[in-house]
Amino acid sequence: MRTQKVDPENVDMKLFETFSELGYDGASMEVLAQATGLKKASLYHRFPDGKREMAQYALSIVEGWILQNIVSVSANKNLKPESRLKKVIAAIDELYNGGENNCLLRTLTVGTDANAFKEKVSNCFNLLADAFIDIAIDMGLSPKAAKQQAKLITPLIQGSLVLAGATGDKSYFKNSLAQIPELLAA
Amino acid sequence: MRTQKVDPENVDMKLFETFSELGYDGASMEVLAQATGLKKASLYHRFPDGKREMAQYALSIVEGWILQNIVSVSANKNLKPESRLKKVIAAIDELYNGGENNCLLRTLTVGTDANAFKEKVSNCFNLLADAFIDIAIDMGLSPKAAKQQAKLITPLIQGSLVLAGATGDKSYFKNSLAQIPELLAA
DNA sequence: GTCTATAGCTAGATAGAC
DNA sequence: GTCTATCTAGCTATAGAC
Repeated sequence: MRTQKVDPENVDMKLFETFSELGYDGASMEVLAQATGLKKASLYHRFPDGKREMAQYALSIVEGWILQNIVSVSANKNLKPESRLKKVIAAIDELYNGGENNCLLRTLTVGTDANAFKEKVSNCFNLLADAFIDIAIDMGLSPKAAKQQAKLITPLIQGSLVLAGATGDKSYFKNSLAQIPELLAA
Repeated sequence: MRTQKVDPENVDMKLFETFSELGYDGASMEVLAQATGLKKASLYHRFPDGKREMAQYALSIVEGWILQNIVSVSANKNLKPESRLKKVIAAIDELYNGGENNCLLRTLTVGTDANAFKEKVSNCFNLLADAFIDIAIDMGLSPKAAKQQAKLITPLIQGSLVLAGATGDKSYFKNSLAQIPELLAA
């Protein structure tokens, strides 16, 4: 067969999901092959540099998602900042499936090759924080206060996902999202 | 040699540290052996059920630490709630070394054997949340409000450690700790 | 209680047919 | 571009000397 057996977009999504759930060390090539529906050798054909490249690629998917669903929304001055905030929060809610999904940015911070991903992960977190700063300033906060609150919100989202996943209590996530507008109130 | 070559307490600490840093899958027996200074076979002598038992043991260390440094402090009605809160925050600051250390509770939530640790991890998080609820009520919050704020604080701590580790910016952790008293203000 | 040595397996990665 | 088959290295875990 000359054509791709598996829809590339679906492969991307499966890589993202598998690394998110199991982390870098936990996502073995065999698991990744089964998740994507491709054999190991086929994965190496698409990602010659192997597992590390697959994880980097999954990270770039996240980065693109952030740019499209967070950064571009936060920078859209045609909308009221309150509306932008609402859209951003809704997007985050959907990305993490109401608190059921792990965050790839977090899972890739732990493990044998964590250093290889640190730059991209750090950049993604900075994009998120900057987006909230942007919105917060437009909502009337001083730059300093905006920065301080954004540095609370991004951790809060991350941690609520940790707690929601660990305890099974998704209200950790839901409540944290609900608290964000208050944290940015002038 | 009949006696233990390595101080057991030091072995405990090294297991805790190694699992915290690398996670379950990332902490190989070889790495654990080098970290503790014991050979692999010696580790199996102390932990007959292998790596999973070692991680469970590390978790029980954390649980004990929480009971001693958080729960018992939060329940000490001889101290003003504000003083208890201060002590608890200081203890957390020290445990995570000002934001430099990963949290074992988090690292063990991801990986191939995450389910095996879920019960203990969940229990630890509940202990932490309950301790903050306890203090919050004594500070004057309604039980409902106390619960709500505690469900913000535990995630905030966790997430700030994720961000601090990922970005290298420890102010995420420091600022989050500093924000706790305000979050519990009546 | 610690060690050396090794079993048995799975990991990531590659060769080469189709 | 996908596959089967396989390599080597590393993994968890065990056996048995001291």
